[in-house]
Amino acid sequence: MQRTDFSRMACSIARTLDVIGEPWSPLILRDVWVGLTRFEQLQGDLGISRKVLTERLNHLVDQGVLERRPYDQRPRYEYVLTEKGAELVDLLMVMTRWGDRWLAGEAGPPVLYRHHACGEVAGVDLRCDHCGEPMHANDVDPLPGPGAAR
Amino acid sequence: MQRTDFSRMACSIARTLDVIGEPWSPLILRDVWVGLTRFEQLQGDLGISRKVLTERLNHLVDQGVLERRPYDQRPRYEYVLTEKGAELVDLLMVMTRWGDRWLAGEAGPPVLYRHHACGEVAGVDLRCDHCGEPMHANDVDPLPGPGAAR
DNA sequence: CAATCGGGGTTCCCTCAAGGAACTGAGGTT
DNA sequence: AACCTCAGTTCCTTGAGGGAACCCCGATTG
Repeated sequence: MQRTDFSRMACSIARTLDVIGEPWSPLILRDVWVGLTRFEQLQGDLGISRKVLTERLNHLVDQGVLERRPYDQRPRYEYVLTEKGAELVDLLMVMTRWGDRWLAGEAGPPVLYRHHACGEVAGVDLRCDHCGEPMHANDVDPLPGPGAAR
Repeated sequence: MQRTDFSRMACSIARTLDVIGEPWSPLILRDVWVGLTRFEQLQGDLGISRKVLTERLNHLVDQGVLERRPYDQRPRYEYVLTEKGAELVDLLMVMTRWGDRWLAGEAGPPVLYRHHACGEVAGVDLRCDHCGEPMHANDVDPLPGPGAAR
């Protein structure tokens, strides 16, 4: 956890960071999403300290992003995405797109996505859920909402 | 900086985290986006340690996400988003949407966005840039790309 | 022209989280 | 009985975040 607590801020970005803003958390979600769901798999793939992995997994479970469930008679557990967690993966896809565009360099993107609906390798695009036109940072003005700080 | 260096990983998520994954960085970008562009403004609004703010601003400038420029004859500077940085704000919009949905609670979203194209308060939607259909975590399969690790 | 002010940082110390390696415990297998 | 695997836990060291004080520079004020 960051030393400063972001969860009380009247800002959805800050609150989201309180859930997945700690180091490793997004990478853990990515791994769980692609099927690396067990403690040993995660630890081996990421090279993360076992102590920190335990802390992150507990926090993600507490936040309702992952669910811990047994997969054997023996005390063996795997972590799976909840609906709340799956929607966070959308965020990872947008993060991926930015990294592909600005950081991948010559070699190109390390991972591609095939879209089920059309069967093509494709990228994600941000659109307005009202009019369907592209919606980016420069296409909007922020205004105070109902949950704004007093 | 996180203790482990993510920038060498063959993963656009990890590389992106290396740019904005440190505590406070996304909140700094948000503030700059809404017009809080000066050191004192950022420090006051966020309540961040001046030391850490300096480190973060330097890192974001080094990464080409922010540009530092004088706004006076006196040694006064402001930080503005580059194109690379503005595209990161797209990521923040998606983060906001998730936080609004899962963490805002009774009070509702703290901030709303008015879309220039249609003039309405609207949210952002993820679509396939090939077929235009919705594109979420469960609608795609990841496959190795050209920049995949050997 | 000394004193003050405000913006933009630097320096210092303290605490706590990340890294890393060793250890534990429960339940199988040989 | 000895050993193996998975899933953690414990302990120590290092270094990043928090916080307060300090510094530099140019402009304004008495």
